[in-house]
Amino acid sequence: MAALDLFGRRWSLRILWELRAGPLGFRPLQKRCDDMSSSVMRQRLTELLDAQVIHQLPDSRYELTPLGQEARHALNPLARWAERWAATIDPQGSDHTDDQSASRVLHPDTVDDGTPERDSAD
Amino acid sequence: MAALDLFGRRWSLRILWELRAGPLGFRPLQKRCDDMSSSVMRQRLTELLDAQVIHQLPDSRYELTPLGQEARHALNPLARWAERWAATIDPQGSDHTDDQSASRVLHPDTVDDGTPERDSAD
DNA sequence: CCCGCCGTTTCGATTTCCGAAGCGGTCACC
DNA sequence: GGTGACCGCTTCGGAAATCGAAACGGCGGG
Repeated sequence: MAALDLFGRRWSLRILWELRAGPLGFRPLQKRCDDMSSSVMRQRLTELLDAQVIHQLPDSRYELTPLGQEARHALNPLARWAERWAATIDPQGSDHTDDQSASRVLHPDTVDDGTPERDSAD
Repeated sequence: MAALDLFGRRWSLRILWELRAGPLGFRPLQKRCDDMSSSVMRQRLTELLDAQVIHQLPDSRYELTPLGQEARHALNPLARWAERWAATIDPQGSDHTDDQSASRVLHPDTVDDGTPERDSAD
């Protein structure tokens, strides 16, 4: 349950997700996260640091701990579901003439990714 | 990505999770969700309704759609990870004399569940 | 020296969330 | 028929989270 609280915060999941490819510095990570505000960034980072999901390298970059890696892997099915979901509610762009049922939750700049990563350790 | 936004809101995941056992009415669901405020509840419900993750029965109860069920299943690995995680950062209560690294993210009333459910469709 | 990037902090403005009260409705019970 | 308990849902003022931009010192290159 506590995880639902930790990850139920605005950018936690996103940070976890963006760190999947490897360590990132503060500003680079910030840029990847839709340029979220640095204040919240630091806050989320601290929380994840506390939760031992990420840790900080000597060169001050942030990296997933083994525990964090597992969490990210645990996120894979959800990512897979998200693709199916997107395809279901927004088949090809649909006619947003009067119907915008889905657009409320689909931010145009967050529509991306397709789990192109190859995790052999999965 | 959009899913991270939809589920990155304060009670979305929790609602999805609490609906796993079957349809629930507004107030019962609210009670299950740590008595969250009804205003936010309605908001989340509307978002999930829009996303076609849940739908409303003729008796006005809320139920997971097939898509919602899949989402909930996709959440299983995360739930499993959460258990391991809890065990890692909070072995048995730890000594919070000067160290409180984990207590910041562990709400006492949200520590529960152990995926006792049986999902044959997994 | 200057410039660009870095990690991080601070602060005021905006958005979200909370919590309690209230609305109209149904149903059981007396 | 009145009363009380629950229901789905809305409204509203205050608290908390989030934003956005500015600023700080540090570091490396030109």
